[in-house]
Amino acid sequence: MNELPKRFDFKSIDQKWSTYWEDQEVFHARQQTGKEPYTIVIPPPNVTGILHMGHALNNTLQDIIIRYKRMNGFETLWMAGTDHAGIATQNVVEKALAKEGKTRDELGREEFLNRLWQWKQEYGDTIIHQLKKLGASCDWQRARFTMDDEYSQAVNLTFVKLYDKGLIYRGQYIINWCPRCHTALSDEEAEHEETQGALYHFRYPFKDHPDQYVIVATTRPETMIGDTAVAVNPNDDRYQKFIGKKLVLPLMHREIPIIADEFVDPAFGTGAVKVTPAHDPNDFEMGQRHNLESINIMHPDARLNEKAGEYQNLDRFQARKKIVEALRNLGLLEKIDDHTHAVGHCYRCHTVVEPYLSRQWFVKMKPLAEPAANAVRDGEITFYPNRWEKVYLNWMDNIRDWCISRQIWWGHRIPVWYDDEENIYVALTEAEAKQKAQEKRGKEVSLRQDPDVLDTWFSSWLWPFATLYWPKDNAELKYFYPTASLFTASEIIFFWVARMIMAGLEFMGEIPFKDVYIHGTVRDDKGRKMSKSLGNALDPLEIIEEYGADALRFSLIMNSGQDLFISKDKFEIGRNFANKMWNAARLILLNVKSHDHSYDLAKICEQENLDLTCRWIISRFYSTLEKVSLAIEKYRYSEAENEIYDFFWGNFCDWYLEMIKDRWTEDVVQYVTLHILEESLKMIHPFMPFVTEEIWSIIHPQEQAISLQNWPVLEKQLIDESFEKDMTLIIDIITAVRQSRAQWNIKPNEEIIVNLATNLDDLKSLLTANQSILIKLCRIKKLSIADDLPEEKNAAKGVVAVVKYAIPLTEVVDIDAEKRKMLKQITDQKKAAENLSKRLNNKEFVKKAPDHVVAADQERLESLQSKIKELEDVITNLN
RNA sequence: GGACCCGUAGCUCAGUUGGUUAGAGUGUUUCCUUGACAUGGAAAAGGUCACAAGUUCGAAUCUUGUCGGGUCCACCA
Repeated sequence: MNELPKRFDFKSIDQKWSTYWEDQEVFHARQQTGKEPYTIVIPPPNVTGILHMGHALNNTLQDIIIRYKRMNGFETLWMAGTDHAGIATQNVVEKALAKEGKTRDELGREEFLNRLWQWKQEYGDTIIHQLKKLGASCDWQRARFTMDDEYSQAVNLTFVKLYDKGLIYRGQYIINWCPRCHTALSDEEAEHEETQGALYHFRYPFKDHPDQYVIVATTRPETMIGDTAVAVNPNDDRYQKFIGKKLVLPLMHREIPIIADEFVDPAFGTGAVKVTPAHDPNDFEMGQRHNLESINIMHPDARLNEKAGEYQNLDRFQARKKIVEALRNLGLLEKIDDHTHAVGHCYRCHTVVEPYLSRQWFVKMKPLAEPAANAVRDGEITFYPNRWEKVYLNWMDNIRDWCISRQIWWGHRIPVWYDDEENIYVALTEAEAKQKAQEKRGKEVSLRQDPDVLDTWFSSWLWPFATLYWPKDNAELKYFYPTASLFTASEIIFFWVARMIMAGLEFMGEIPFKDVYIHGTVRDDKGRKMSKSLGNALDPLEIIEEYGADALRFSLIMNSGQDLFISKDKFEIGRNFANKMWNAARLILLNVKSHDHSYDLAKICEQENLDLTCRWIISRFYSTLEKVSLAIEKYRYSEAENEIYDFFWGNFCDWYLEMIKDRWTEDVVQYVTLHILEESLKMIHPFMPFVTEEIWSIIHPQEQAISLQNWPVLEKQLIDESFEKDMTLIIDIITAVRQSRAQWNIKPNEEIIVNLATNLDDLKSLLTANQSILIKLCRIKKLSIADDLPEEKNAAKGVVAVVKYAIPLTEVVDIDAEKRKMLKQITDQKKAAENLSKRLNNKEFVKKAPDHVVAADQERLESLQSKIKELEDVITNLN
């Protein structure tokens, strides 16, 4: 056996195995008959992305289950790829251009797109390389990009289909406008934040009585330039008499009417609202109801336009100041109140978004949302943890139409063409549009394509099937779709998860995945979100460099119950555990001389002479394996890791390897030890792929990689609790002796005697021969042999049990304490039984309560009664 | 305004249907270590399970309320 280094040297090993896996195409999925597919699609990271802790967590979770399923004989496909991330990517390239002193308009559309593709070519795969470092077992050969040709065709097709179905329409509405990105945003892309602002109260004079006025309140004074009415509630006594009267809009000197609308809340502000149909969604609706003019007062960059007169070309916030000043000078400023309210910000550049009237394309969501909501309601799709279903359903039930056009260049161009009469042709290609135009117009006309592109998410929502070359009818699509599970953060539920479900049902007629696992957010140790701008982000690549990929993965999962609070030292756990495995393997390989696999574990276990130590570790391994498998299936990863950690470190290393340390000459010991190590490696492999692969390759240089080995078969018959109980008892006693050695003056030789015990019979006879130790043990557990012994707390566990075993050997034990305890239990449980039967005899209760409640009560009563009997029997025997 | 989550050891968290003496890791203190591992081993200290009331023979666990921390949704100008 080769000499292994003292410490696990992850640096050389991580790289070695990533390369190996890729070269050997270990993760490449192929359609196979007789094998069940298991598919996951990666949440495609943005091409602008660099790996952060959120990615590390997200992809580790996926990798664990995909490796687990692969080892369990599934044909696993983990679809890889990246998202073109429209606005984000365009922003990055625009910034680079700005450094050269250029703008995209100067460059022109075509040249700008060339620059974007160039950028994508150069940097777009950065994150994919980083994911490989993490050990993510994606099918990299299949990696897709949302702007691949086939993918783009799929996007166009869905647009056409939805349009033909009447689910896509174009119209003038108030949308969220980002003045910095110069584009419309969907409601989800506008992030609302509580902001400390002001509520300005202005006086709008009456036309006929310039000395009298109505006071209106607003948070955005500059919008008054576009006011076309003032609205009051029709039932508001204060204002009823003014309805229909005219006011004069200050500064603009425009006549505006006072209208009545139910929308107005008399209790808020002054009860009178200035109405700006072009710059507020509610005002827009009121404008529609009352046929008001909509006056757009802003340029796309939020400077005021020519409608603003002397305020023209001022930025909205500068204009705000000036207008307030002007009104103050006119004596029309009533007051300014402090006011906190939610203000929308662009989710990409964090600029305050402007409600802006413009013509955009929308998807009608209600018809799509209904089946998607039902899929979750009916349990076809399950969220883990379950509480997210409520969040999802709440959104689905209150869904609003989706604004899908973006005024940027990077993305899928909207497949719509217009002719000189503004007729609309929706088609898959320009040629098809031309043909349609020809038919309609009876002559050839020149067409121009809609300049806008589609929302990034309008392509991402097709990800689970467009990556498999939908709409092409192909066998792989049938084989790998629908996918099994989806892993993502809660922020993406509305953007992506919900819409994928809609798209899956609409275009494939089938849900895109069965399980949705929502993981927590990675935060720093103070609970703040990790972000570059805050400077509190831990870089996963640095952690990999310093602690190893396995350590990063293991530690992240260990902390992944809800939100994760991560600081650097957290990664020591994973590093130390990897090192522990390494050194356990080192010890074993130093001592195991032969790799004799002719043994059969089941047969060995049947042999009577297999000692408790070996039998125990075998049983412990398989009960751990069972728990770990179950935990993975239920997406309870941190639980699985805890089981692994306890078993491997707490049982296998701390006890088992210590107990067999003088028995390496025994063939059976060698076999059992190596076997448990190998099976443990397989069990741990999904969590820590690199160390396990390395150790495995040292043990089996000729065999194929552990990534391709089968998950250990659960030998249920080898799980035997009685062995685990016996060993637990021995461990408890040994621990008790150690813990109390000072207090009860346990001599070194006595401790050695106890340590020698490797099975219960041993221990009993050892204690029989050395009754002084037994007496000390009794003392530790307060089972006093003399009344004057002090009662100590924190006595070790388990000693009471050995005392029970030892009862025939000695008279020292006070069994009265045991008896008293049992007697109390009996009275308690009798009382419980009495109450239960009272309730069951109550006809009212039996009638009213649901059947299962009554049944449960009955069952409990029976179990109580049998327990009481059992206890009474024990007591009789004691007497 | 609506919905959801969390308060357990100094810190980070387990505690799966209520059931013996509430557990880990980390930090602190003590001792050990010379062929698996100081990224190690053995041990000590440290908790009225946020608070209050209720249900129960029995509550960290179930119910209600209070306080504290967090998240998401919502058109209050």
